[in-house]
Amino acid sequence: MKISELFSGIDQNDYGTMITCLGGVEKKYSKDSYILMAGDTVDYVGVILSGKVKIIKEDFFGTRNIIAELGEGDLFGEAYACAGVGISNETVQASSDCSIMMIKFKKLITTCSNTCAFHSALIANMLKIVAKKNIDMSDKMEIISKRTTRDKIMTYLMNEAEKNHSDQFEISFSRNELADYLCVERSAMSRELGKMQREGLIHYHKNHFSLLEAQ
Amino acid sequence: MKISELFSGIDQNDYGTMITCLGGVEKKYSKDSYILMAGDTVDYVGVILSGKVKIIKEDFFGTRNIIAELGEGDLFGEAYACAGVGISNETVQASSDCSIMMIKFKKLITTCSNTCAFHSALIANMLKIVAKKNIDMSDKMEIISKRTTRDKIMTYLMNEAEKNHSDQFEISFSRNELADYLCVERSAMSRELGKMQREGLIHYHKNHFSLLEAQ
DNA sequence: CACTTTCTGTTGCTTTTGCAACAAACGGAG
DNA sequence: CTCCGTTTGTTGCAAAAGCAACAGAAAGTG
Repeated sequence: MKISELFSGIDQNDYGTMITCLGGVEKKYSKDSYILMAGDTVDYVGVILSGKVKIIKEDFFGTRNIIAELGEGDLFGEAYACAGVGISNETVQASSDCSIMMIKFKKLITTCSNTCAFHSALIANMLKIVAKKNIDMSDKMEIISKRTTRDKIMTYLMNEAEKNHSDQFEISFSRNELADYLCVERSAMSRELGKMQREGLIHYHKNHFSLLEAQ
Repeated sequence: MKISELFSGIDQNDYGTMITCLGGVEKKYSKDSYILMAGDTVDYVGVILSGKVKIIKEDFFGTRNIIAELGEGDLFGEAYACAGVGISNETVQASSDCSIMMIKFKKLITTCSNTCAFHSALIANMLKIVAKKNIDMSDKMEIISKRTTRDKIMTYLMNEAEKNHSDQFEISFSRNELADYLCVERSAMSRELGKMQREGLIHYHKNHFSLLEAQ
């Protein structure tokens, strides 16, 4: 079992005490069942112990839009719980049979009377998780706020190059996923990638990309 | 002076003690000077006491891109500090003469030995601020991930209507700002708005908008 | 009030995009 | 190897978007 970042730095021997102290409840959901519906009150954080879940946002036309897919160790609901908003506008559905640990937010951030060692760690971890998501979103925002497909691709590739400290790197997205991530048409992206390669800007083969003509 | 959300719920009489305990340092910056450069290490949170600052992200072409403008009471650097990333890829520049309170992140989240009452409040506030930003970004992302100008406009307007619990409302953006927010061309947006009005989807006059033919 | 600057809407033109449909390449499963 | 589903690249076409330039309206400014 993959351990959630939420519990990092906490001694595994303390898990039992911790879960009890936090009043964590484990629930099972079968494939396709709803774990949380848009409009529901969220005063807890969900930790995925096993299985996968989809985060869904519904359009004003009623179109279901998959925002993200989360797996073992990932959290959901933290943003709503932490912000004190209380109401989610996202729906969470089980992509597979899964088990979820529900932890009341109040208990999570309130240092208890027994001064358990892990409370401050939990809080720091939570802060870190939320802040990281923040940075990730901000990075993605930089990309999709570009107005042309080419600029989106280029920004994405430059960021990847920087992450990898090299102008050659593998990307982990399939073409379809990449198009989704960049919020463009797959075919338009494909066309543009081809053009960029012909113009000598980039070179790629399968998932290996190189940025050419530095600068 | 507007009080930062970071200090909400804390007795003003405790401010002196708190700032001392946190080791907060007030610094003055003159207009256009740089407060933080992309690439700098960020182990502190900046609280704007007075004045305004711009958050800037630089393109791979070197184009400066203004992400946000912050004013009194706003924070910057929290995401990088909280995430433990340490290095900012954003630049912060003074839009006007301003004074900033710099607070070491370590001190902010570590409950001190004197068990000051405000420490836990600070942490909860920080978590709330970061989480809220998270939700805001996620909302904006929903909008700009739409592929056509019309869908972006429509999603934005529907969200505003929901926020205002009415299908009539005022928007706070100028047309220019709105176009920037939606990441589209101002002229294309204007054209599309006109079209939508002619088609009887919406009605607007200046900054007053109405959504017609409910659903 | 006259003058200037900013904001908003409009339009012609070119390029880009979305969409749909198809073909080639790939990757298992039997 | 063959068959079949999936992924990727390609293309024609219509619609949309970007760009640039201009004009009228609105909002300061002296």
